Parts: sequence; structure tokens; C-alpha cells
Amino acid sequence: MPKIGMEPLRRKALIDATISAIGERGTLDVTMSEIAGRAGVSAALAHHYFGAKEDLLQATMRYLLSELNADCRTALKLGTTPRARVSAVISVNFSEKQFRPETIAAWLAFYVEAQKSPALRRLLKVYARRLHSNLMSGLSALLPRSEAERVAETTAALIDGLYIRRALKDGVPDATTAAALIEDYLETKLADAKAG
Amino acid sequence: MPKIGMEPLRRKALIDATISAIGERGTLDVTMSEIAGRAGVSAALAHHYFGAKEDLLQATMRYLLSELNADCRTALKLGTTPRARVSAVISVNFSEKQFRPETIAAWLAFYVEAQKSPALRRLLKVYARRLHSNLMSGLSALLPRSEAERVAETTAALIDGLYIRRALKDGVPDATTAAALIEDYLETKLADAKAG
DNA sequence: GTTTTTATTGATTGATGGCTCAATTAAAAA
DNA sequence: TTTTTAATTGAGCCATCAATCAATAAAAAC
Repeated sequence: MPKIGMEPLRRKALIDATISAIGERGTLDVTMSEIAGRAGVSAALAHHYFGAKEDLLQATMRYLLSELNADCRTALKLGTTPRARVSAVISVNFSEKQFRPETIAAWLAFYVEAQKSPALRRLLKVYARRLHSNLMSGLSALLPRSEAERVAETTAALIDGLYIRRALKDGVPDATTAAALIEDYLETKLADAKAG
Repeated sequence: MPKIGMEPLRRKALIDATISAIGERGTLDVTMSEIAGRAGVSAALAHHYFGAKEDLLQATMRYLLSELNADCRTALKLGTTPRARVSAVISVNFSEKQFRPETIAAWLAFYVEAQKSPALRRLLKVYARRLHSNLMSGLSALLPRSEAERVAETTAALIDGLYIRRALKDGVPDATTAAALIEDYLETKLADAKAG
């Protein structure tokens, strides 16, 4: 069956399978066989293309990170005013594509795994830095520096917190409600600053 | 060596060992031997007292939950005004005892495991409900119901979010800074409500 | 002093799962 | 046509662990 040029297709399929497997199980404790099975190939092939399991997990996380980043860049381009740019960053995090149970479960699982794995921790730091600077790109024009920093910090924590709560899917905040909570916070904060 | 009455001592020691093991590794992926070793006993004894590993993990989580709850009750008793009661709940979550790397790592790990284990999920729901009602016990006197609900929701998410960020210990928010962020949010929100 | 009960462990079992490897297929290159 | 090379896998090795069990030791009960 070997058609040539399978590698990129298989890699993508395996990464997708990894996300959906993690999403369903809710843990990184998924076997290579499970993942490979979902991708329609053997476990041996997964090892062939990715080496160790950890490499596949890293690749998966890098993929999630790059998707989020791409969405962010697109959204930021559309936002003309500083205020709009802040909202853009937030809305990306709660978009259909990002705020899905699978994706969220994967993020959460990676957060935990990052404590063991320096490589994953490095990736998460990249994410945190990017989020912060994306938020600041709008906020620094709206608030004095130290206040802007604080609001960015709080917003970032809120995003993480709402993700976690969504993962437990107690029926709690859906995407729009979650985003609305953050917008509400921002509005209050900005109005307060203007009033002095 | 068998002195009688060892059971409660061993159970406590094993639970403590579980927390510290999880805290150090950052995962629930700790072996029974590792835990037992830290408690100064054999793996067999851990099984003797707790049965399966999952039972030990559940007991550990129940312990964390009960400690947090006890601290909360104490703090709530001291708060006389509604406003003070809200602050009390927050400060407990960021107290020396609760906001420690080990404890936080354990919480985070349990959040993830809860996706697999219905028993753990049930326990986390108890926690979420308690936190919510503890917050509401102060907030409902300060804000109209729906607004109070929203603020409680946001505060809870903020706590979770700050916990997660602490777990990655990028040097980010220490306990006091974290608590201050939430207090700042509350102040703005309450002032806004009074003015608005 | 014998028996029962509690505390405790080393050794073992059984299962799981990551990873390797030799073997197969068929496309592409020579 | 022959040879090389990419794609692919089943079978199996090996390590890790959770869980069990039979055996030991000493306190308590009788």
C-alpha cells in the first residue's frame, strides 16, 4: 500500500487522534495503541514517525499552541481600537474552535504534565508570555502601566480558571457566558479607571 | 513490633506521604511503593489499610477537602460583616497552609483525575458547591442576587486560575499578590455597584 | 501458656504498555 | 528488471506496578 508522501498525513492524523483520545479520556494516560487505533494505523507506526510517546505529546501541544496563536493573530489584525484588541484576544479563547471539551481537556492535562516535563513547561511558558503580551497590546493604551499589568494578570487567570471549570462540565459556564464574565470584569475595571 | 492502635497513625502518615509525593512529582502518577516508602512502611501495608490505590487517593482528597472546609468555617465565624466574610473565604484559599506548592499540585492533579473517576468528580463538586455558597453568604447581602451570583462565579474561577498559575511557578503570583488581585476585583465591583 | 488478633513485610503474580525489530509490500529509481 | 527505499505491521521483549499471599512477630485475651 505504500504510497509515497504519507508522513505529513500520518503525523497530522496522529496528532488529531491524540487530541481526541485525551479529550475523551480526560488524561494523558492514553496508550499509543489507543491513539494509533484512532488514527487508523498501528502503534508501531506512531513510534516510527514520532519516536517516543513524549515526543508525540509535545508535538500535539505544539500544535494546539500554534493553532491558538494563529487564531489570535488573525483576530488582532481585525481589531482597530485598543479596546477591540483586548476583546479580540478574549473572544478567541472562547471561540467555538478553542473552547471545546476535547481541547480544554487536553490543555488541562498538559498543564499537569508540565510539572514533570521541562519541555512541556517551556511550551506553556511561551503560551503564557504570548497571552500576556497580546492582552497588553490593547491594555497598555487604556490604563497606566502597573494597572494594565494587573488587569492582564487577572484576565489571564480568569481564562485559565474558566477553562478548568469547563473541564469539569458541571454544566457551568458555556463559552458565551464565560466570555461575558471576563468582558464584564473589563468593563467595570475600565469604567472605574476613567472615573478615577 | 506491633504495638496496637497503629491504624490511625499509619493512615494519617500515608495520606501525608501521598500529598508530599504528589506535590513533588506534580502528578498522581506516584507508585504505592513511593508513597509507602515516604511513610516509612511497606507497600503491602498501604494496601492493607486502604485497599486499592484509588481508595488512598480518594481518602487524600477527602482530607484536603475537609482541611480547607475546616479553615473556612473558622474564618467565617470571625467575619462579622458580609464584606469581611467574603474576604475571609478568599484569604483562606491563599493562606500559608493552603497555598503551598504541594497542596496546589495535589489539587490540580485531582482536577485532572476527576475526569476519569466519578468518585473524585463527586468530591470536587462538593468543593465547588461549598465555595460558592461560602462566597454567597457574604455577597448576597452586598449585591442583587444575579449580580452576586456572577461575582461569586468570577471569584471562584479566579481562585482556580491563580492556583493553576502558581502550580507552574514561573515565579508568578505569590499568595499575597494573588489574594490582592481578587480583592482588587471585588473592590472595583462593589464600588461600581454602589455608584451605578 | 496457649490462642487469638493486629501489625507488618518480602516475595510473587499478573497485567499493562512502551518500545524494538525483523519481515512484508509496493512504489520509485537505476 | 533489479534494486533501493518508504510505509507498514505483528510479534515479542522488558520494565513497571498494583495487588495478593503466606509467613513472622509480638501484643492481648483467655
